[in-house]
Amino acid sequence: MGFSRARTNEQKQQRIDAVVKATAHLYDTVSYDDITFAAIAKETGFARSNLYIYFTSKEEILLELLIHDLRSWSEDIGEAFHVRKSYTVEEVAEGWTNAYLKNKRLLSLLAILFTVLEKNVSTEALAQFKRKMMEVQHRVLELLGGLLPSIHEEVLEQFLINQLALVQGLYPMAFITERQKQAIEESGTGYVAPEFASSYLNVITALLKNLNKESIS
Amino acid sequence: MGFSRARTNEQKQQRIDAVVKATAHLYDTVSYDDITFAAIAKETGFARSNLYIYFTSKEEILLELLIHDLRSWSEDIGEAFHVRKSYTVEEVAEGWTNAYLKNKRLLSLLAILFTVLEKNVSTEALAQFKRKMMEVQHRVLELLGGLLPSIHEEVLEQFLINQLALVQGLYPMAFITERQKQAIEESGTGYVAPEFASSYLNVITALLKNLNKESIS
Amino acid sequence: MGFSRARTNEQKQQRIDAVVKATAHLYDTVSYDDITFAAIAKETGFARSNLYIYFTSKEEILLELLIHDLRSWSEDIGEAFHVRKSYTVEEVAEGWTNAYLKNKRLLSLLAILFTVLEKNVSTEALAQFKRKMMEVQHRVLELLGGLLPSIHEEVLEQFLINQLALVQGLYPMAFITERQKQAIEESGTGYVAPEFASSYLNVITALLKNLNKESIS
Amino acid sequence: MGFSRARTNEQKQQRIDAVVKATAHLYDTVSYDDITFAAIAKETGFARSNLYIYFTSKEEILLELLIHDLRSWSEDIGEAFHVRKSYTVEEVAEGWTNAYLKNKRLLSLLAILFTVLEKNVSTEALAQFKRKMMEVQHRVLELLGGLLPSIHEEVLEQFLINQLALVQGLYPMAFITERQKQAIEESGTGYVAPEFASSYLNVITALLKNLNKESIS
DNA sequence: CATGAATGAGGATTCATTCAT
DNA sequence: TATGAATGAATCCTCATTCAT
Repeated sequence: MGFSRARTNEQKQQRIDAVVKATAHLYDTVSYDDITFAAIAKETGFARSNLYIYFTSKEEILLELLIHDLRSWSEDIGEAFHVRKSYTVEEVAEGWTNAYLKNKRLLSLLAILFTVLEKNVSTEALAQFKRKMMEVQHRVLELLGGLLPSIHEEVLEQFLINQLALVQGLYPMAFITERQKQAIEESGTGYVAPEFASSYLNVITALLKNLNKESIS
Repeated sequence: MGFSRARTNEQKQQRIDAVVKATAHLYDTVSYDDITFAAIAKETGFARSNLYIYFTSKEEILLELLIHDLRSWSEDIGEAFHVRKSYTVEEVAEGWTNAYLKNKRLLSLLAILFTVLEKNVSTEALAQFKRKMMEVQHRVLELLGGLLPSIHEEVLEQFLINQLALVQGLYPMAFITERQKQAIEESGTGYVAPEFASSYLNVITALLKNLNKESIS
Repeated sequence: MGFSRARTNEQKQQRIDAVVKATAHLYDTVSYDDITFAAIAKETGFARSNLYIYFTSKEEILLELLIHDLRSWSEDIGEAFHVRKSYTVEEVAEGWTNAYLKNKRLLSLLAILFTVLEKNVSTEALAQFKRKMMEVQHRVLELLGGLLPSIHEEVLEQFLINQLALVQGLYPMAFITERQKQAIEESGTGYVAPEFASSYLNVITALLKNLNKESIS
Repeated sequence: MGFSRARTNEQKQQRIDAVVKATAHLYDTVSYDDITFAAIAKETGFARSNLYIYFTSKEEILLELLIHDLRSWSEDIGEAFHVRKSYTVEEVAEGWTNAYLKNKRLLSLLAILFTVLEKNVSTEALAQFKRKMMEVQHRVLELLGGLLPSIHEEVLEQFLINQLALVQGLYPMAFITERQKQAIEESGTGYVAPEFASSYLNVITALLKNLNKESIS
């Protein structure tokens, strides 16, 4: 019983990956508060104290997972569009939306990114996270520039931020738990939770069309 | 020493108000995790166990606070516009944005409403919260209908939801802590956090203009 | 299973006494590092978390125990001398020494009082301890003044402090563990640990005689 | 990166010295409980596990440091007196006291020697420590015999032990922390901590004078 | 000899919650 | 209703120590 030591950097990375993977599994199955170092240790088979060598809080691990999902999402976007082709605004909006739908966990992590995850993390870890996140953003920005060559880069950056805000806020309103559904039912208010895909698509289509006008004028 | 009994309903409401007020003060001064029943009890002067008579989790209290702030916000919107007058889309957007800026705590509570607050709450409490929230929404919807008489009510509802999603996501991106600022600095990425007022104004102006077209067509 | 609540102040004092008593037992049987809140909880039958209502560190409890032993010692001194009688310096020294020998645990607590116990204690708790300790000292000083009426009070105070220093340092040199004895044996140095009673008696006799001269001159 | 192997005994001694020196620095700057193998490893640059080759507990290291300081102290005593000259009791007492004042860390280590340091040490390490300590004592005893030729050696030995006890007990009463000062203040008892130099000087002067009489009679 | 990953154990502390009065 | 002692569970965190390389 017990793990052999991770001597090389490669092995060290394997340990980190194992921890992130285990945390991902936990994230998909249990509630946020039940993701603890104890649970992660159990899931990985590591000793709890051993985790402290690699991470100092669960939020740090989840940021790592977020980066992973973010890269997967950016790849999906890349694959959704061909470089040579030219696309209408509606087509861009649809491909974009689909990439999110393929990465549901990314959506739910983004929803707590700025309010929860970034709170219990050291400044250094946060800085490194920001670096990795900006890398992905740059890649996506380039891609978007290729799709919408008529729009200024700064305007596209602004769009990226706005849609990110929208995604963060819309996700938890759209994907609600059974208990939330029941509460709505019991409230008798007739409230209907928004449908993520159509709402998101709607808004970003409006935003993208607006960009065109901004850039022209 | 000690509190006299709350016999009447009125006294009971006074107790509830005292608890909410104390929690509001805590919310403004300490971090979310440091808002505990122990801290609230200390702040109010009540015994910890006594709080269980009125609330069963701190999230329940915070939902109550959210409702309070929501009403204050809706009143601010009401005061921002005169019923008789007619307003341009830009004027509506600006008044709307200002009402949010007057209620910063509401913004920060909305930012965790669906991801954090609604999680640790009984279905009954949640249902009641939904009822109160919808009351406010109806009032605001009526008001908005008066301002933009040409738009269908359903479209306005959709707008309300979309801007709520935007607000939730934008707030924590715009209002960041010192540590977050420092991390961004250290990351050397040149990332600049969005400015809430202008970003929000920008997007909802686009959305409102779009509504016009939708309704016309 | 479980304790009934300590409602009155008297019951509260009973709880405190129970904790101190259990800690005393532990102190007599296990090593200092093995006196933990967990061990005390086990010994008393209380829940560990319940101890935090009464004390916040084991040092606080041990200070309480020290006070208890100090009072017992001062009573022993009181009983050793009759008020009416007059005593020679040698008789005073002997009675004084015997009172210490009757309170071995006091000796061992004094030996760590300033180096260990006073370290991990809140300022408030320490202040209260000082108050209680000075109470005992005053009583003892009065008693000593009755025995040696020719000596100035300030000189007696000085004596009290000097003998306390001596007692603290001498005790751990005289009462040594089996392992310490064995190490001395193995060292082959022929070192002989001092015998507490005779060494202490010797020194304070010299000090007391010196006091006489100081006061005369 | 990393340390080259210590093959020869000389290199081994260098390692030991480095560890002792690092521990000395720690002892002067942080609290006793914060002196851990982890901290020492960090201070030296060694790997934690490497320390186990040379020492098995921090107390062992501190005993080594104590020996070092003890030798420094004995040298200071040697330099304070000329062999040929004859000294009064008062002069001896003063030189003796000054040697302690020059070696404050020795004082603080002596204060925990028998109560703390000797506890968590193997019998062998303790035996070796005793041997080294007795070496110093012999040197000092010889020196003292030269200064006070009229006193029997056994009586001088007794004096050495008594003053050692006094030093151990007096030091922590005289040199108190800020928190202890504050607690005394808050206690309102008017207690005044003894002044080390004068108190120590006073007592050993009395003891030395008494020795004269003992030996004469 | 030197390393540092891995372990296990334990201690401090706090929280939500109950319950007798 | 109001109290606060009492509980149990859980978390965080660090330390000494081992062991394969």
